[in-house]
Amino acid sequence: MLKVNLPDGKSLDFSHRVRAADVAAQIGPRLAKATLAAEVDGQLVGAAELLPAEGQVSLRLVTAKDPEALGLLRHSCAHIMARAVMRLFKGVQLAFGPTVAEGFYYDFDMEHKLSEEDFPKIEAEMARIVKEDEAFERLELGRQEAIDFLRDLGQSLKVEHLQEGLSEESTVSFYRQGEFIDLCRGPHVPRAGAIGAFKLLSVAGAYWKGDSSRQQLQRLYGTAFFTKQQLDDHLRQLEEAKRRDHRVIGKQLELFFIDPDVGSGLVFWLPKGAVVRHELEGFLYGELISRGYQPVNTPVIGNVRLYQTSGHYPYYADSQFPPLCLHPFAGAVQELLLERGKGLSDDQLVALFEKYTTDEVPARVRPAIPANWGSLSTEKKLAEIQAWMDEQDRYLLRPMNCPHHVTIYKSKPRSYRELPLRLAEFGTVHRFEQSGELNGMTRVRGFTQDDAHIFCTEEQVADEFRGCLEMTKFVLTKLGLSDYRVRLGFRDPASDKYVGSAETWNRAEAALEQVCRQMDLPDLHVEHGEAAFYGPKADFIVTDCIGRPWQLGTVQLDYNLPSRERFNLEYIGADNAPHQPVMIHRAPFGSFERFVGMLIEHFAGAFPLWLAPEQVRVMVVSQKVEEYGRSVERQLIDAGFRVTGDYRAEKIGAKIRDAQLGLIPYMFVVGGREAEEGKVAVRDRIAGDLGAMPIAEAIERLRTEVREKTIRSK
RNA sequence: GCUAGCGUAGCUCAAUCGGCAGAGCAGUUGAUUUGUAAUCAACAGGUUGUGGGUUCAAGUCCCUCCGCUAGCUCCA
Repeated sequence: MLKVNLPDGKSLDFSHRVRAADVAAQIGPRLAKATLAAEVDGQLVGAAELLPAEGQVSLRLVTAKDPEALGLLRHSCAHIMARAVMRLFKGVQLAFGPTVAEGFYYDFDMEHKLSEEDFPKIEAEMARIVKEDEAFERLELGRQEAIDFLRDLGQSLKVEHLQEGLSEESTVSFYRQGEFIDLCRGPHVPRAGAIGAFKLLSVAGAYWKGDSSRQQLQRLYGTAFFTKQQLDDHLRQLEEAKRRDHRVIGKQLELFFIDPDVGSGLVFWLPKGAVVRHELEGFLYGELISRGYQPVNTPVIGNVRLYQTSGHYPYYADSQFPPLCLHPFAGAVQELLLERGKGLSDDQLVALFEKYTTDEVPARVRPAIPANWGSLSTEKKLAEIQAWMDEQDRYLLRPMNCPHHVTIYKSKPRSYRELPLRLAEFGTVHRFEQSGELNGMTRVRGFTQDDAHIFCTEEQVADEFRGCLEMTKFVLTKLGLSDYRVRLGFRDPASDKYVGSAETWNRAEAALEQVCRQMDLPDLHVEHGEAAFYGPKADFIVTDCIGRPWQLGTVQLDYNLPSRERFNLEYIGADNAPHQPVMIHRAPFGSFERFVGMLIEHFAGAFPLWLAPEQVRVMVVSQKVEEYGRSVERQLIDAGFRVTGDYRAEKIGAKIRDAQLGLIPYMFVVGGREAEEGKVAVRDRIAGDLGAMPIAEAIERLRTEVREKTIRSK
């Protein structure tokens, strides 16, 4: 006897073994048809799975209307795609085929190199499978049984996964559909026919189990929906995202460019892009001052020793531009030391170094070695090489601003009366990002952070941290980015990449979490393994107007850099004894490059008036009124607007079209009538013709809009 | 860095099977003097990313390097 409690409070009793589908059938035939799965005591199970024989369960039927449904559908579609691929190609090894936010993928190991040309073929095969509408059938096997079974099928990746990843499980489930059978947790939709519309999107490489030291598989991406309409909407959304691509708009509107001859990932801000950046800088600068920050400027390179002290070098050696070396051989020796152990043996390293010490090398640049060099062991020689290296002057393009701000802190004794000390700098940093990571302005090798470091006492941490979060909230909201979530990044206790004691980490994480909880931040949640290597952080993940997430601002707590092992920072407390301050790193925008890249896409290039590179275009109806047009332009310039005049011998329609396409917020059209009355005909880019008004009135209208940083969108 | 795809005029793109590198927009010049999203005409614009190879002949086929795109890995 099983008692099934339904969400509406009713319950049904069954004396025989039933499945969710039977429960649905009991309620009504239409519901039975619509039922895809069920949530039983919080667990999602397939509609065809047997429920327990005894006791009671709470059960909610899942239909296409429920949020889980799309995931089920896509997971099933991934199976169907894999089935199609296996039908069309030989020797396909299955890896994983999960759902992702916008669809699903399946990883394959196979001889044939998949390309987009294969998509129509695969899609046709998938359509055939969907049309056949076969059921997904679940079966369970004991672990060893399953391993033997998969071995017989020749699915060695699945065997490996079962042995490595699922070694805890005593039984595992499979899903069968026709000739296709796959190790899978499930559940699935009951039948293939539930899939209303699907499309393959792209193919790319992906490492087996996400490990870059393992083999690379082929990952086929697709998406699926219940209806064709939903799929079309989704594809339209993708088109919209493409239309907003900041790389395309940035080129069209001449905001920025990247010249491969200068270097990939190095951004040139063109005049129009620079305006946007400078306006943002001015906005932030004002906020910094009113919030008690002190702007500073520091060098963009620094001695490597500084970054050795901070711990950034050589921890991030692979993602930094190699240091500039004053000694002609230092760069080469440095490379050798970095290659050590990575295919370069110690003996080889020593042999290569010794080439620099022979008589053939001019004495002036010959590295000094001890007289007894020949009698030294490899180990001793290596120590000597390292010692020689440490003596060399090497300068790193700074990958971070903090060591320089720390240097300012250390430049004189500090008293508790000076704290909190808030040092701010729009600091340019360089990081050697992997070539495959570079992307327009959003992932670059040189960028400027809206950075600041706060040095404070332990007691001030909570207030300062809150102040940082508030400032970030404020500036994002002012830009119309009010849809965001906050991610608390804590350390992954299993990893050894973090510096500092567990005790320090616990203290920092607890302090951070407490402040965030008090602040009522939207969608706050903790993610382990997302911390910086020196401390926990709060990241702002902003959703733009078409729903895409962007990781932007960050506030990070740091008990490490001030520590004895690092920079050994101190201040003299009220008790006349030295104490260690705490550091907070924070950047509300993150970097100007990334932030402006995001803004371009968010606004689709149509910036609000205060940010628009060109705010007003004055255009004359005929060249006969050019003189009046120029006087209007002059008045606008004098009023502080960014304005250009269009005095070409073109028709007014053509001038308007050019300004509309240039996304210029306002057009002031002047002809004979306006010239006579001292007016301008104001045309709003969004609303169109607003009619003629006195120049002073038009200027006041725009001034208000700039002052209030009004955001109007279309 | 890895896998795959792609590099043709400032931009967007065309060029059949390997057979004379082309169009629109932008630009320049001239005409036109215009009232709310494109006036007309002429001109100019190229070492087809780089270096090599195959061929009577290469934008097209092969190799190298560089860059870009998607994804993976990374992200202080």
